[in-house]
Amino acid sequence: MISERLASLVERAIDRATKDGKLGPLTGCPIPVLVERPRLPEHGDLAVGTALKLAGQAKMPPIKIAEIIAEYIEKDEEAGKHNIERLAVAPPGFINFHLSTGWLEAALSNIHEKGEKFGALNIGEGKKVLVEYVSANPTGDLHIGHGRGAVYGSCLSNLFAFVGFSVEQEFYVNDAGVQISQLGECAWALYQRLQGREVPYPEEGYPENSLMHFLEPIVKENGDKYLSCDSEEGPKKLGEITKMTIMESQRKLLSRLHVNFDTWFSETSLHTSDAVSSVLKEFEKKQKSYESEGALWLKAKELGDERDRVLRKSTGATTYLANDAAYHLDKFNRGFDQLVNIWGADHHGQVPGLKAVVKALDLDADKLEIILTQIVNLSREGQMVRMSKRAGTVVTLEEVMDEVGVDATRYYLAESNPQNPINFDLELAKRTSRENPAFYIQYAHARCCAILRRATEEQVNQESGVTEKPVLTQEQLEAYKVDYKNSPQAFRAAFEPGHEVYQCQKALVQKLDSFPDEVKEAALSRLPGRLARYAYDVANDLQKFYEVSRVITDDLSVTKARLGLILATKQVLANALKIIGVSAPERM
RNA sequence: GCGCUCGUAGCUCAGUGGAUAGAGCCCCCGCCUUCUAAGCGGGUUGUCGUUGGUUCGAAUCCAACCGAGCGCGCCA
Repeated sequence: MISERLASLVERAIDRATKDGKLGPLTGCPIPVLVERPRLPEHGDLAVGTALKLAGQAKMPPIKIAEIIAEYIEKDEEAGKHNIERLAVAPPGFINFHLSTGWLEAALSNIHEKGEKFGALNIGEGKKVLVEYVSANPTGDLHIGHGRGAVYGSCLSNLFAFVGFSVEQEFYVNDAGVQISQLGECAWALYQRLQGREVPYPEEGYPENSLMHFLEPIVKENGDKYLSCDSEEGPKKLGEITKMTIMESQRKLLSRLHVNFDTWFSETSLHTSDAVSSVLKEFEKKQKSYESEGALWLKAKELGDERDRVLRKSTGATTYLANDAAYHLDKFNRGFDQLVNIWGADHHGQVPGLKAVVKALDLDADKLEIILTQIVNLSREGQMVRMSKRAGTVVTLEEVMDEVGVDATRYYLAESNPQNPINFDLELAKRTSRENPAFYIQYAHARCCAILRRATEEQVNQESGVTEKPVLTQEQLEAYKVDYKNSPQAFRAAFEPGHEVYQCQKALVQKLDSFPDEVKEAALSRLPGRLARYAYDVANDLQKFYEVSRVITDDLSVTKARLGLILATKQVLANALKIIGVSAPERM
């Protein structure tokens, strides 16, 4: 990477300067050199502010330090005219660099060499990570909030895989306890009603209109098969069937959103396998629990929680926390190096409890990372869409996907920082213009494809009707691709230093070249959405280049070089979009 | 009341202690005989919630306050 090459160049210069005793008491470069992109063009293509940071330790004015570093850089062979056109020291102590073509050529060649692996890293070192997300109750439709968790979790999983982790994605199915028995009561009532029986609907139940569409097909398929059931058997049977129906609809919908789980972990299985009772014994053995007022409590307060928590109620039933303890013990036992839970922010009160559980079981709490996603407000033309679960006016995830499409849904949910609440504008997401970043990025990718088609396919002139021969054969293009990988000089003809186009080209290549860095930042900060914005920037830089420069020209070596630039751009856009889970269309 | 998250342009948001705080939307003005105008260029927009502190330097770090959302059950 260009910025890495520059950083080591600067570090080397500082090392040499200190050896010569030119930088006061400093011996070597005490801090990593950060390379930045200046905003103003007169500040060059890249800049380094290290002299400012060294001022304190070197006990010298920053501008003086910068001048000395610059002197030593100029003595370095790699800083020759081929790589760095010129450098300048600017107050208060920046060193600004204007790039020549050498590093740019190498950067493009590197992209071609790595291909779809360009940007992939090995910071995961093959470690096993489990990402648990969505984990919605099987008691109704998924809504946009679930969609956010789903998209975020899936993007994060893609990103983890891209940086070298072995990723497993899991959906925890809350298929035990009250909510399921309540689902059974509601389903049983609706089932009977659909058969013409006048029965009351459970008052505290789920809204009728949120369940009706699941019951209708069930009735169609089973007819009056269960009508003879009694009031105990009926809810049980219908609850089970409805649960399976809902889970299947959730699975299908998520798959349509390109969210696919490796495992669906059933809460019920924790009970049937005695995992819950055995984790309670474990707490007892480790003296982390006690009985009081007929209930079993976890000594959570001494483990960092604000108070102790109930594990088993006086009724004998275990709490959600106890079940979660069994679940997370199971996760740890499956040998993961890292556990990531993605929860809705309304569950943040549970975080200390679960952390306490992990500590109580003498497990490594640092391995468990809980990421909270804030709410999604739906709006239409700036008007908030009010949602009420009670009134049944919830807009489902499926409705949003139907309306704005899978790609736009994914883009908008992926782009933001999960800890910020977002406003999802349905009208904006539907638009097919620059206002809609999802389309803008896809358009840039399609445009690259259009140029490549133009180069190798014959064109029919719209006006004359004459068929024009392509400038290249497919075979030639394939041969070029080999050259792009092996000889960076192939790109030289693309660059015209001094020309206005050169500014656009430098910006584009530098942007492409920084992809691995963006990937690293995104992975470390758990913000895959950064790559969505990155892709937008790449698209923007491409459009600017496209606007001022033709790719296909009469000069074959220029055409070859510029096609290589277009291919590299297409590759980087595709790599970024793949992590976000948005398609990269060949034409639009 | 306590805890968590957040507060940047009219709106949606970037911004890893450094140069004059940036994008997009909105509004106005230009640009299609040439590889996709679903595009490009230009113009207007700020007490970075407030007040202090640390620093050569703070939107960024610290404290207090103000404001918003969420959470504080033997619910799940």
